[in-house]
Amino acid sequence: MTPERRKPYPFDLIEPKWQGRWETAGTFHAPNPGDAGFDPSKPKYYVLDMFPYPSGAGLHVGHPEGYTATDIVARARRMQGYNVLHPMGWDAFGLPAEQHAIKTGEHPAIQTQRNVDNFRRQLKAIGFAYDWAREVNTTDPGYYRWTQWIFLQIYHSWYDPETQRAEPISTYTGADPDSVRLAFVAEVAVNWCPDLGTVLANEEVVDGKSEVGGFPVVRRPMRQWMLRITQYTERLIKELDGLDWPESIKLLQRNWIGRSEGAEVDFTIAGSGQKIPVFTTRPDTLYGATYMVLAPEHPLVAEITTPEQRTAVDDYLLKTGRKSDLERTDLAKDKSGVWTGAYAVNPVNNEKIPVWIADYVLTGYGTGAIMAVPAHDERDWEFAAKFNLPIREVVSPEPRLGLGGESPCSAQPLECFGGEGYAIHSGPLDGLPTVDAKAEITRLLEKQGLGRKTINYKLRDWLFSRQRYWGEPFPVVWEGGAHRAIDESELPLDPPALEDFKPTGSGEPPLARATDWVRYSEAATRETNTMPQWAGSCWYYLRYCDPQNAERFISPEAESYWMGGRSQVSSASPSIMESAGLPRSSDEVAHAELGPVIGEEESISAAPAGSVSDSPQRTPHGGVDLYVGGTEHAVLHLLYARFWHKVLFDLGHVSTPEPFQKLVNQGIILGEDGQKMSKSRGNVVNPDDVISQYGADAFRCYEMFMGPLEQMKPWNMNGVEGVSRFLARVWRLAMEENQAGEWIVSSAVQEVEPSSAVRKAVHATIKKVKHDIEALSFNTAISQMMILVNALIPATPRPRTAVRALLQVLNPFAPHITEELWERLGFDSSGDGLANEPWPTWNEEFLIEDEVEIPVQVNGKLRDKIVVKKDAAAAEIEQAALASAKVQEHTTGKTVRKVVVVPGKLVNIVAG
RNA sequence: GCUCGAGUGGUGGAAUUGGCAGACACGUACGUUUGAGGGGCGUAUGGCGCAAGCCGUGCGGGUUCAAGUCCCGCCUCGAGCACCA
Repeated sequence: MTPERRKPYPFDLIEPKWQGRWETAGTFHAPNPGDAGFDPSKPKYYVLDMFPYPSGAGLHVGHPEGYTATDIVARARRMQGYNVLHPMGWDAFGLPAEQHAIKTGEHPAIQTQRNVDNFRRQLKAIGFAYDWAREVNTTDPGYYRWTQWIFLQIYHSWYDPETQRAEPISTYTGADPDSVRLAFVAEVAVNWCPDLGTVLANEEVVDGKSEVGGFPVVRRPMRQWMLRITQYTERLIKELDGLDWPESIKLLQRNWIGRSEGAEVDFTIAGSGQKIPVFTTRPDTLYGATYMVLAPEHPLVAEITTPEQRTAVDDYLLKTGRKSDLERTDLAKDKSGVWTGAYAVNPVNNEKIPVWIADYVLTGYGTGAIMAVPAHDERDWEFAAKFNLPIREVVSPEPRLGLGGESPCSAQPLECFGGEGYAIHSGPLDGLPTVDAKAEITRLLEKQGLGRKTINYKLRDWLFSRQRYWGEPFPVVWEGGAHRAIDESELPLDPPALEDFKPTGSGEPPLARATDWVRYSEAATRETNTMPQWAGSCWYYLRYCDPQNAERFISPEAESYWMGGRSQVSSASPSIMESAGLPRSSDEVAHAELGPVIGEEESISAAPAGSVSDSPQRTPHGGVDLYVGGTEHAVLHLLYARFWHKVLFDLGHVSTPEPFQKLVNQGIILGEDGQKMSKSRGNVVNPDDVISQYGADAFRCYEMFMGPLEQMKPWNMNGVEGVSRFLARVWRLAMEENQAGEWIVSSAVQEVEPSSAVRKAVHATIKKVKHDIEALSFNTAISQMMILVNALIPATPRPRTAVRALLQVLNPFAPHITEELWERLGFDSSGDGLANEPWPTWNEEFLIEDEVEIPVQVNGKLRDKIVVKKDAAAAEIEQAALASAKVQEHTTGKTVRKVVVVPGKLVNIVAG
């Protein structure tokens, strides 16, 4: 015996062997339509992982959780007769590489390459069935060339309110096209992070700190590139409906977009006549407005402030201006504000109400001004209480009579009522339920030109420029204060070579240091900002479909096949470009059902009659069929990518309005201590260690056996051990050691008919594993296979057909050991491995027992079990149940009042 | 504060949607194997009880022949949003 611990089976030899074979044979390469080896008779299935940022730390066990799940689905679908697209790549632009470059002076590309190589090595060691020929890297010129190209499409477009879609800017007939482009430059108050030396999108700021690094973020007006995502708010909300996504993620997106219906009401400043519109979702409470509040940054503050109040107002502005976003939200409980000295006139009753400024009113939402109705809004209530402002009740929770009339209510309500009810003290609205009061007052205001129905959104335009080196340069130059796009033929626009990657600190991007690069011509200079990291990930799923294409970001044929909802037969390229009509209806997408594609292969004990083999179905919708990744991108990547996709759809470059049809979030994996894994806690588990100790198959199976994919769960090495024991039992099912200590095929495996119990277990397993994979319930699939193995171990001789079926269904989970046994047992007649075998079929007949054991309850308590024929009549079952000695024991002295018989399930006798 | 989601043995988790709670594993105990074991095989393992039996899915009510599952009210934990007018 070797001094070191013996391996339960030689995974250290067989895993590299099969990984090498798959690579040389190109087993998992998916040809495109038109390529050699492409089979047009099969339907497509696109399984996508969220590609990783290749960090220096390498893979941790969280990454492969989702990757293993998609790998199992991809392998199973392949066996079930689909053309499967299952690619991997690298989201390689980003801050960590740049910060490393700043520290060491090493070019970010060098470090990135090193990290990518390490990630690729780690992923290959797990045995994933990726089509590595489709690998993409967002930092390759051949990739970011098209990121820049897509930016140009966005730049050259505008959102036509008539057609409700993006159109070429040439169709815009107004005077200033730059004012409507989907990519535009604006001087806005942005999130400036001094420590990172860059601006950040709203989505990248969490609690007033940068999402990356946790550095403080301040508001600062700067001139930046923006993308007009707000034009797509309605579609981004509405088109969520048809998606097979977790409701919680849809909700997160809806909340982030933050649609609210209401009205804009024009108040007038007394004296000056200056109009100030306010946004309210409760126009029905207009009669209860007792003061008005402007955001401190509101442009009219200076103009309306009276001389007497000037010092107080200036003081307040100074104080709030100094506050960071964090402080402003942190101090939310304590309201602050100051009176401007001005009065506004309420348009419905001409009442003069004071105008205050307060930082609880935000400049970025609505009109930056509100009417305050303290009786019916908590925040206004607090503010009014603090500054002693009048409170007037205009909504009653109950319909009340006799409280109408013009005269305002003088009694101060005791508490704030924010709910819906019935209007009171509100002139023409009196008595109306809130819903009707809203409609009525809006109608009245519109009639008099004093207000209008409005829909407001929290979503802001996407701040799209960063002051970084390691990102895509903008294909834009400046001349005479105006921007213009460079020509497509000048792409890719590479970033300049630099020695010093440090941010300049002033907000001037590092690219500005490359003076030669910046000079574009005598008169023009290049844009020196770069795109945010999200740019590359907005469309990588498209590039996978056609990664080498040097002519286009994706060919229409590849797009139509892998992403399209249409039949690939009618996908002649012109139809894409001529998509002048509205988005295609899903009816047009329907196509002929395909017949069974799988050959009626002998799978297990010969019984094709009644055997079940669901033939693959073409998905009725387009896009990625399954997308698995973490929740952290719910409002970042997933919103941005949908936006880009819709623009590309409008412009006719892609054929579906949504990119990801089905989305699943994997839960995070915690350390063994139940804490989040982190270097500082020292509880990080490295896949490399697990693989060298237990093998890749055990690693994969454990990741899936831990629990439901979507759940958060702690890592436990003992669990890996358990799964590894299971795989060792599978090995010994087929193999035994000879005198010399070599593994040889077990003599117990023989060409015999399985017993009906074994046959049932086999067929039940084939069925359950298939369904569980479809439901992404991998943990229960594995336990079913454990049950089968437990049933097979004591069966000697072991029927070859049973072992064969087990290897087939286990293959997607543990591909190496199953391939090896498949080969050693001589099942591999074709010579191209188990991965190319079809999924086995099962026979429902074998799942049904002649006799069933059913529980008998007395008053809901289990007392006995009886065995009856599977199709026994209810009366017969009742007889048998009542005849049971145990039942009689519990019913003596009582009368049987009722007997509930659920045939095949249970009997419950009610006695008392 | 608001909005979601979740609470089941010592542990991770099952339970075909109202029908035998605790599948499958981990751990533990005992037995067994050619000597050994971080190996293999077997048995047991929700709690209380010698037992018959009783009690058991966060807590309290309810519906039902029957509730982990449905309804009402709480508690705890997790996630997201957070002055969004």
